[in-house]
Amino acid sequence: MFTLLPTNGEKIATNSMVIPSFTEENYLKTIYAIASRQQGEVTTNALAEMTATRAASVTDMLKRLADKGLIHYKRYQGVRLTEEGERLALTIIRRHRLWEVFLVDKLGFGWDQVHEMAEELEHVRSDELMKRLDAFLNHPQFDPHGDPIPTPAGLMPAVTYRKLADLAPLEEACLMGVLDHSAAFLQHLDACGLTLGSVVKVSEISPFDRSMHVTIAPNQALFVSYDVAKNLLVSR
Amino acid sequence: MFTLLPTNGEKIATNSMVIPSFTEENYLKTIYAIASRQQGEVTTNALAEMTATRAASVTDMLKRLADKGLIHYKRYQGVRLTEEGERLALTIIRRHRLWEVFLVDKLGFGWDQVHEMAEELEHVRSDELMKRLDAFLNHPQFDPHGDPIPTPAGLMPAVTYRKLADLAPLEEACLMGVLDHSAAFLQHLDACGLTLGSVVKVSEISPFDRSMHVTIAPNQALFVSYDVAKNLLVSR
DNA sequence: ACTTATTTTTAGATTAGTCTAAAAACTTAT
DNA sequence: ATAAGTTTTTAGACTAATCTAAAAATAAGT
Repeated sequence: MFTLLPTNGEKIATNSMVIPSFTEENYLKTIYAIASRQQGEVTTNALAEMTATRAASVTDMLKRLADKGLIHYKRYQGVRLTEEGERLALTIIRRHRLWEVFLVDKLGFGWDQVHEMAEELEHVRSDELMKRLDAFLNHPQFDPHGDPIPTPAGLMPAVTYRKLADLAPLEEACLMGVLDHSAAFLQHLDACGLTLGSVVKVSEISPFDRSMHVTIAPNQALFVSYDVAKNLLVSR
Repeated sequence: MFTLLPTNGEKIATNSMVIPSFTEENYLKTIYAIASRQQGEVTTNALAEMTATRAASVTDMLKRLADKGLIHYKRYQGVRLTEEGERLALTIIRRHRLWEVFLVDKLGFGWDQVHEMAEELEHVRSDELMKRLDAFLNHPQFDPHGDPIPTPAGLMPAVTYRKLADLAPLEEACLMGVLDHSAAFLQHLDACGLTLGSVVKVSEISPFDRSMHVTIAPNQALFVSYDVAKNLLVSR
């Protein structure tokens, strides 16, 4: 819980209660994001690209995070979050996603507008605030893009979705989330009338370009390109 | 609006659109706060005390703020906000106070709990967010402590309150705000049942220690020390 | 007015986070 | 297995924001 200075003068930092800086929080979150969509360790270059910095800067930061016990790091071997690091990463992701729900549900922003604001709001460090915001929003399970909201204890709920692109003709499913979070993609879905919660039924798949004919809700026909379908998550 | 680099290479920074750092925002806010309760320039030492830094650090920052055109500064002469600096300071104060209203009205925090959280939230830079939050809160004019909320354009509404301590016996007034924002003071008011909006009537003032006997709302008698009364603001 | 005290500024360091350029370690291909 | 290519790390430098210690400017006291 605390940093103790016993009589022999040796410093014992008992793991929890590390307070990461704004920047460290962003690295933790990014390490988690990369790790969650691949196998094995996260590479320095991947982090450099995601954080828009140079590999040398990443290496510096990885040393600092390793010193704080937030990542497992051996030089040239890539990086993996420790338990404490993952707990912290998920706390930040929880804050991000709860704020996104607030911005969309309460302030009426579009799901394509909230990412940047949530990137700032997620760094406000107050457990009590997040507890009350969570209650105010009626304990949402998913953010506006369908991503699950980690628990207060820092655990990511397991969700098992398929991609719309993987459905067979005549299959029916409910739109649950997106893989591409870009404003352009989200705005395209708005323009098509594709909203989370809609029930879609695949009527036909073109063998040439894998594009789909689907029907949504009350008999509305729609053409969905493979590029779109592979970025849409559906239930079961 | 933008920093232009004309053909001769001279750099022209057109004043508005200065983006202050997190730290610069805190200095601007603090300069405003000190200036608003005294005459003349704000001193280096006063700023050092308020920001919990050393005078030397303040001097460094003042040079930076002067370079950005946010303050008038001549060495050894103290400091005063420029128009742009004051507009920015009031933008930050507006954000702070709107978030305080949100925390109290929507999340149910006590008025003694919200300062620290608002200190972090005030640095989230989005005009559109503040516009929507303002509407969501029904365009409040005052924060939970009775302080006026600056306009979106960065102007501080004028309010003319008296101190409860300055009322004469038998005078009646409405509790509108506090001068002391400490949690201890606010909790003391809660314990006494003194809430903003209450109508108080002075029944008697002790000539010895200037303590007051007052009645609030429906015939509740109350003893108020001078120390408390001089930190309470009443209308008219 | 001149000495003393206070306030403010300069000078030189430090830390977090970043950079470029070069060296070192890993990977891959022949 | 060795050369060529890629990735990662080191080395050294920069900026913002801070510090301490010392110098300079202002203010106060007799």
